[in-house]
Amino acid sequence: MSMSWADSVSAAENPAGAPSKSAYVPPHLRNRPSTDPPAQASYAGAAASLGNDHSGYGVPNMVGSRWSGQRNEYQSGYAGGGGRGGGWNGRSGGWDRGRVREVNPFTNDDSEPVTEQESSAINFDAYEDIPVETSGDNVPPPVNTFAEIDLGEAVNENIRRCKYVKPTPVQRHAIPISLAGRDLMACAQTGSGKTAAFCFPIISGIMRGQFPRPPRPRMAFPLALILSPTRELSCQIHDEAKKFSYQTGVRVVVAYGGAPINQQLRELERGVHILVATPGRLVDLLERARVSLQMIRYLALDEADRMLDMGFEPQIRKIVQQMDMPPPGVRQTMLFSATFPKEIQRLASDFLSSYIFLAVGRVGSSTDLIVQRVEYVQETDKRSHLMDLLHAQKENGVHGKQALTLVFVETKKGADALEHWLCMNGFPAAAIHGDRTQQEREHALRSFKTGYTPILVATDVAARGLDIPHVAHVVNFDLPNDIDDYVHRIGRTGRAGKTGLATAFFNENNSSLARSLSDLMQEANQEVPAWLSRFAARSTYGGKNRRGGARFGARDFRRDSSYNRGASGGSTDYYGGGANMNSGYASGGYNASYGTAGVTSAWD
DNA sequence: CTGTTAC
Repeated sequence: MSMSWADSVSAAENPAGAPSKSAYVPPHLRNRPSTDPPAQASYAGAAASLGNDHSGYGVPNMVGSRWSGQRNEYQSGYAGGGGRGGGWNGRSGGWDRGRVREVNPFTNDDSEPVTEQESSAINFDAYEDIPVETSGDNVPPPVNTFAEIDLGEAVNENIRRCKYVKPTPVQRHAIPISLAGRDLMACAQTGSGKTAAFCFPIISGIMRGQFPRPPRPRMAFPLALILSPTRELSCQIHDEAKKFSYQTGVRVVVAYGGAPINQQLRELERGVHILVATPGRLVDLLERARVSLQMIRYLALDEADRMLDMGFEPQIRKIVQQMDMPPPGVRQTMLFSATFPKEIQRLASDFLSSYIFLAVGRVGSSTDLIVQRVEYVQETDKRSHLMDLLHAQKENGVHGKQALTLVFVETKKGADALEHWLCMNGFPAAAIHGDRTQQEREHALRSFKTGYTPILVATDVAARGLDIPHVAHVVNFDLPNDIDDYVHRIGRTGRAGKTGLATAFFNENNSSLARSLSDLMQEANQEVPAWLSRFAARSTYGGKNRRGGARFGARDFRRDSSYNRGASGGSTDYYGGGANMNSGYASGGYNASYGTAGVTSAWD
């Protein structure tokens, strides 16, 4: 019944965004045959339930008969009869009002410093023949086009507005898996479209689903929760999710620390389907009983390996396991990252049920999209060396502007000091780190994005997830201690199939990274300096047992014999979540004898 | 005092 995206696009050469005066038809139902009674009916239900004070979670496409009585009630509420107390929040604000107020998220240009053509197009050629590996039971097949998946007319419209022509590899595989309701652990290269990969199915699921009525006023009952490790990343995900859900009736709210909580509370009170948050602020909201997780149907962890490592794990466990969130199997859980160390995979399986593991070869860091250089630089020479790089780059500037350079340092003090020094030496720089106020952080990021200060000095607060267009050069002024952090840092360039440059300053202090860095560069067909190889050979292998071969950012730990040994020898509870690995690999024909110690050969 | 994450 519903039209494909392609059909709807061609049918909508006239701007479909303009509502007609007499009978407003929401975008997700436009271009349907006008005689389609179910569409009309479901629209009425959706409109009322979504809009009327969030008194219910009825959503577009709802056809279930057991809701028909309520739907009528919603309709009358929508029509202005309303007067129904006990709604989720006491504020008025009918659906039309909410709809009118919805800001068009596609009108904000971020005053791109480069041309539109360069800024929006994804270079799909760079993603041809990406190796993809899946494991788990009954893996749904990938799709080749957005038209093959019915995300609904409104979402299709937004996909078009985003200028997405076809899904990226991680989207091609992850979206059908999530739409099938499966839990997912997805490992895909930086800059390859992971946000959309988990947002689309969530939005679509909320639009199609039928959900019970939120039980209490003044408390938010989101249906989906998206957690990320930094405030800026949560903001970015929120911005993206708003685009994808524009005019769908699905409400996205963001909550993070360092910003006044009152405004966030007000937004939550207006109703929320998808809550994007950082862990600290969410815990606060949960403790204040302003948010309940009891209606969560979708849980997504972005940068999931970071979320589950030492620094965040207790908070995540509290949120996911010790509050009122439904357990695995009841909710759908999706974990995404560019890196997924096996220890973290093992931890993560606590949160998953019968999940599918998906690995997509790392375009960003394992191909030549990012040219990686390592230079031997003593601590005392780093500043002048950086100055040389920046001078050289100044002459390469595009359109008379200096190309954007992101400089990573190890400490917050170091970031302040380097920013100051750069400014004193004629290089307009900003800095971002966790000791800055949120206002300062956001200002620095904006100033960098617009090219006003084409150099940004950052701690790892900016290492993950941030999508900053036109970063031409990432400098690891101080190398991180963990190779995965390096992968994420350099992934701030070379996004959406574009090329980038990454330069690292290496010295004796980084010896422990030598081996893994050298291996990584080799896998990515980068030139490894002879001196680095000597460092690598000399040092013990401090890095992780990474990659399992050159093609993937990680391998499903369930395939690793050493973990099976661990399971049979002792704690088996990481199988307890129902991870089913008896059969069904989509590729490879691996030995299915799981749980039998030592049967499978080592993959790494 | 590697960094991130609430008031």
